[in-house]
Amino acid sequence: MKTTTIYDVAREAGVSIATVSNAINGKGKVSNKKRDEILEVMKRLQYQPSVIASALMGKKTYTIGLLIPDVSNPFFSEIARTVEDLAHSEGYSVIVCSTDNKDERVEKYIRLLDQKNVDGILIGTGVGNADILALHVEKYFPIVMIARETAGIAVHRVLNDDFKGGTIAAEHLLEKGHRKMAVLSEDFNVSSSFERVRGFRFGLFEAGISLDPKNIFACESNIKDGKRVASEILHGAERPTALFCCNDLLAIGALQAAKEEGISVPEQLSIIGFDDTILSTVTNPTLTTIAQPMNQMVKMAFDLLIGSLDHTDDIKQRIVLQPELVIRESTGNSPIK
Amino acid sequence: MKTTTIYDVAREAGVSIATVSNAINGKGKVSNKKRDEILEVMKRLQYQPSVIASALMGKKTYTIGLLIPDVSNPFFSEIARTVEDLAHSEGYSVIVCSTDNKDERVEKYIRLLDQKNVDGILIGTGVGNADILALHVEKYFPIVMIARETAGIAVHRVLNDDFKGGTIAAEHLLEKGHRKMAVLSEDFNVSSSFERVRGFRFGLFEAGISLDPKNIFACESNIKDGKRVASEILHGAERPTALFCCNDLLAIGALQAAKEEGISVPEQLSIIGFDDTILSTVTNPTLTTIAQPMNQMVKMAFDLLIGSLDHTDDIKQRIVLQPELVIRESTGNSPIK
DNA sequence: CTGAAAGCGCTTACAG
DNA sequence: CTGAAAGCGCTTACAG
Repeated sequence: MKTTTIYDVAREAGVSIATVSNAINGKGKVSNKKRDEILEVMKRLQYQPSVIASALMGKKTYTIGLLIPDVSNPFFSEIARTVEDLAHSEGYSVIVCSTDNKDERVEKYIRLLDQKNVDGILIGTGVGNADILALHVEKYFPIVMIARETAGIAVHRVLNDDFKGGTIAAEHLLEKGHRKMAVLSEDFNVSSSFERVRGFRFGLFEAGISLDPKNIFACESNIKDGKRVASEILHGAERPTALFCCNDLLAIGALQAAKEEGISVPEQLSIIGFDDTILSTVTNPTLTTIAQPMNQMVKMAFDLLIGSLDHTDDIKQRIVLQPELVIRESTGNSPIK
Repeated sequence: MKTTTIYDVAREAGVSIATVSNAINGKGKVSNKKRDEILEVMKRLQYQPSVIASALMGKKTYTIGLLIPDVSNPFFSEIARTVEDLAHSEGYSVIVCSTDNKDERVEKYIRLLDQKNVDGILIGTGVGNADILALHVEKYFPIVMIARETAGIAVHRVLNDDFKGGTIAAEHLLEKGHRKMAVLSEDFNVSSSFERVRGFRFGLFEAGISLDPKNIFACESNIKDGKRVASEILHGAERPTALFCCNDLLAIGALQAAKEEGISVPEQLSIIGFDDTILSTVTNPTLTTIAQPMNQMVKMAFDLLIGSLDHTDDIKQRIVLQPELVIRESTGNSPIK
């Protein structure tokens, strides 16, 4: 019942607790003989140092926080898994915090993480305008942002080139002969979506096509709203032949709307998503989408975070990674020649 | 930079740290006047008690562990989200641990959680035969199992009636006129799958139909293997008219196999899944499936866990909840009259 | 009602 | 190379 402490192993090994501590941490000088004895006793007693106690002495808690909009969203649950594995391999645990993009949740969670002395936090997008808070917080522990740009706050950031992603989508659709297109975006103040749309428009623009802003629609970021908005578009007077959706959820909504309207994809309508979540492999037709280099992004962000723990790096990096087109079944040639 | 401690508050308020502590925790007697003063100072100094320090004094860490096979699997990510929300509302954080059903990962994680003095752990299925370990661990902190039966270890369990789920699936298919059926199961030593299959067979048995064991196939629990096995079945001499799959992933694999073979679902083949994950709403056709009362299960498990923290309840509960049939598009009348 | 003191399980100078 | 002692930020009897 009672946990065995450093005192138990010290007594058992006939040394002081300081020596046990040194033996464990490889600090100071401990003779090999004593060290081996101590290690042996530790094993015999199944001694595990208390992270709590050593954290109180200013050591790390070996715990990091992960702020994401929603773990149950496949895109973020994949991020969570990657973070977890990286963290685990370095001896860290991760506390998952779903913010629903609500500032008050962000704030509450950060306060909580602060109280628990986490070593650092990874912010995986979606923190509204809590940047101020991040600023406030940065004094306490390092922060690294994944897939999210921030204004006015000096933190490491690992980003996807969203603008480029939008451009790639545009090029793919143009190549298939599409000329009449529409866009399903997330709320325009989500910076990543904003960039994707900008990139998409730029891609069209380069081909001499201008996308009327009235063909860009803002949705809540879920399947249902994607479906609702897509339905409206498909009912409109000038039905587009292709839809660029700022994430897979919206694209799936569009797929469902098309199905409901009896419009076949990709024959009559092409749909392209963004994120390359597991969902895009499961729909029928499967979804052509833009893949962010997720694993790589998370890996770099994690390494930056861990790095920040040991030495405060004065200059903050801003790393931008390139997205990639993943062609599946939901895009095809334009029905209009 | 330096965190403000209870000493700062005490000094500022002109009282002892003991009084501050009492004021915070509502312990002992503190005059209203002093309490208010202290609270005011706390707010002014933005003081936040250190969870670490109080944990060292034997108080709770307000952190729980969640062991699941894989957070990136939609079924479990939904559980994780529910757990997180419940925990958060009670002031707890949750450390997510994906075990991949590997005993060594389970063991490592439990050790880690132990070192970090988590208050308790929720085991959301999939712990192989680490029951021995659970036993070992139960001395340190309470455990509650979700959707998983355990042998020889006294812990609270909140279960889904998997046998019943299998029976419901059988009844649904029988009602649609199916007589030739096959089953895609997870590994047979996964107790929940085992029960589902048993229930399914029982359902058929009651209708006077016996399911030849050679029509029950074990798969790894992922889309790919579901597809592989389903393909084999569909190529077999006696093609069934319906497939019962022990989880949605396998069902999706089956759906893909059917698509590849040009077999239309549900006209020529009915497919029924289990779990009712978001995936089942996204496929085309959407998936008929058996829904576990997930939110309810998680809620009950969480409450039992929190309850165990304050008073060790001697008798461990075993709660069994009922699953429900969710009819979507992937099941239809048997093509064979 | 309030405070001095001991102690939780560690780590870290500092002597020796 | 090793140990005594102080201290991390709290909580909890125990006096008063």
